[in-house]
Amino acid sequence: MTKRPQNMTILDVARLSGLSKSTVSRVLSGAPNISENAKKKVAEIVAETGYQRNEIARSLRSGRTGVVALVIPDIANPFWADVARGAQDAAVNEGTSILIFSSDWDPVREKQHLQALVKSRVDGAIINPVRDGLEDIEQFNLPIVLIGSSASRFPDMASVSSDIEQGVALGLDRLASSGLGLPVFLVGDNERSASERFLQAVRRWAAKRNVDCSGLIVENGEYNVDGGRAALERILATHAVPRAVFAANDLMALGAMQALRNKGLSCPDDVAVLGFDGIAAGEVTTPALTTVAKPSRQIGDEAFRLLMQRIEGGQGDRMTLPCTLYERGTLPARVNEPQPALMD
Amino acid sequence: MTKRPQNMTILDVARLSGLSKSTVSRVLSGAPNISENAKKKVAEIVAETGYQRNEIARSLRSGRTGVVALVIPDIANPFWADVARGAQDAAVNEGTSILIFSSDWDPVREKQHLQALVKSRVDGAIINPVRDGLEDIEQFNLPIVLIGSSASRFPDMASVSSDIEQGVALGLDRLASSGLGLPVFLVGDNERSASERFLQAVRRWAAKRNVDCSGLIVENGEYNVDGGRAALERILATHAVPRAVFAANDLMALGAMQALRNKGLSCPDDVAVLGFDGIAAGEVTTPALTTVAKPSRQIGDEAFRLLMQRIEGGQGDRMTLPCTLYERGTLPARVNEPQPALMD
DNA sequence: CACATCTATGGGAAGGTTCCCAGTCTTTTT
DNA sequence: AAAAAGACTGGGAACCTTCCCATAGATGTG
Repeated sequence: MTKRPQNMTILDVARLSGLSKSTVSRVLSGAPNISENAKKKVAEIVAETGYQRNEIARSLRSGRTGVVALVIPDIANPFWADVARGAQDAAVNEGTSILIFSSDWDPVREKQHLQALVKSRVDGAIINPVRDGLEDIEQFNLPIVLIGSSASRFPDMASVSSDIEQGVALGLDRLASSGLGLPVFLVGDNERSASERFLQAVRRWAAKRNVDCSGLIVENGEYNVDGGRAALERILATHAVPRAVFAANDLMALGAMQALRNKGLSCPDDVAVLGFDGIAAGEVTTPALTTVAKPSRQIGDEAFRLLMQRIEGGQGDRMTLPCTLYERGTLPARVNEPQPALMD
Repeated sequence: MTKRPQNMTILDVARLSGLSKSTVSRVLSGAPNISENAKKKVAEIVAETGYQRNEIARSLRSGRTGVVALVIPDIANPFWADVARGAQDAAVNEGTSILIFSSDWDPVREKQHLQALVKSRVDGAIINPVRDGLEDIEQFNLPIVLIGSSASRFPDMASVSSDIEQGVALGLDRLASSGLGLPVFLVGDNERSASERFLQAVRRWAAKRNVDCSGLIVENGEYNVDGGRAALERILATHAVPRAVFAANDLMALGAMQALRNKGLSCPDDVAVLGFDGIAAGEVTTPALTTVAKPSRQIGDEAFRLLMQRIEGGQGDRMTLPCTLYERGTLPARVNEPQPALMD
């Protein structure tokens, strides 16, 4: 068991191996034009002494830290945890570490995080901006990849997002195939822009399908289970019982299911429920939640790759990933033929 | 809008303010014995130029990075995400950032992470060791706080864990109060030591209550929903239908509920199910999962505090946090008076 | 043979901060 | 009045690496 000497430096390795610090440094960072002998000698000493490069000194000189930041609204939200997991898995292969910041939907806190992140000199950042106007985001001259729906507000920046329009169409087509009309909609408070995009996609779908959507019923709520329950309860109190509910995220959809149960309404027989996210918790309810799934891990994974490209000086473009339908138990069976795919 | 000059250093601030770099440094780090004039002057220049200290250079000289690591099995597991959230919230107030590593229950990957973590010179680490024998953990002379059940294996290290014995007793007493006998047990594969501690707590409870536990039925499974379902299915295939199931974690409990539903057994009427963790997903099932909740956020929070103490040179002791019962719908009503609390 | 090119190495500087020590000036103590 | 203590400031060294430039020998080319 070699003990880890605290104050070993590259100079000690140089001395012990009879080489110069420059050569040792080159061996350690895999530079070309090194003799076999030097490589062997250094490897030997390193194995013997357990020397480890001081990453901080390295960063100071080279300007790179090997750390990237991930700024998301809430790590305790399963969707974001999945995104984080995807990024993490991609990062570990590159020897990069991930600094995670939860902004808790709080613009002030997000701002603090952004500053902390610049201060700690990360190599780049993957950000889901909660603030509707994060105008100064371009001011940080730092490689950044945006994730989530706000990406569209910054057309010049690299981004990875799920295809909301396609996902919404997928969900609405599925509802239509069960012979249900336009559902009522539950959307989150926290991301005004995300909600707008969602509803915009709904209107666009309606236009294409020649469905009248003038009387759209939309209720806002907090982006969690309780928020979804409360939102649907408000609808039930003021409107006729709808045939279907489409929530802009799974947590709210789960809340909607609770609201139905509390009212003694059966799902899917009385009211169908459709979610949007694809979180694991949707599998364990009774019935299990049918939902339009975003490719959460893949978003994290691709965002990380794109970020690495940008850090290495590449351009890094905009990426839109398709959603898929997790067909489970909260929708009645199909009665119609599925509509043929639309051409744009 | 002040632009962020790239190459401003403390020397520039010194020059512009007519002070020496030493004095500027002292002002910036809030050292004592500075004239009001110097403070004002520096504040002025900083405000004017938007100068930010280079944290890397700072770290190199001072040896502290303002970053701590959190090593957990899986960030996508809601329990661990909650722990992370607790630690994160505590950290943000101290101006500390958190580097999150998911080991994915893989000892090899954990080892990699531990090395990465030492290399990146974090100030300390909060670790839930997955390896049963992480013997060399003490070798890192780095402030460490252990979380989770393996803490007991390292009696000399600071740790925060939930009181498994108390939690198990809480659950078993609750089952007893519904007139149910000893349940069958579902435990996870991944953490052998955790499972052992859980079963040990069961036996200890049985001894105190004079309950015969010689014929304990225990099934192992993967630490997730599918694992729990499969484990209970194996029991159902080989034994009489039990009156109650006690899973060592919530995900497996949710799986158990699925297994029951698939068999056409009603919960809680035919079989009661009790979980252990207190994750949010347990609220949305039908019926909602009754469970012994660990104080997950608080664990993260206290672990972070303890770590800060240790980093500042303090001792940092061992902390055990009590579990609470989330009384929901998967247990039948109580029929007996609750047993009086035991004295140890 | 003279010259250019390539390979392998070494030494000094730089990166931006904090820490230590010394020094000045003012205030308190004996 | 002299000495000691305190308040405040400045300069050099240190932290540990990588980067740049110079050098020496080996190899190739006309």
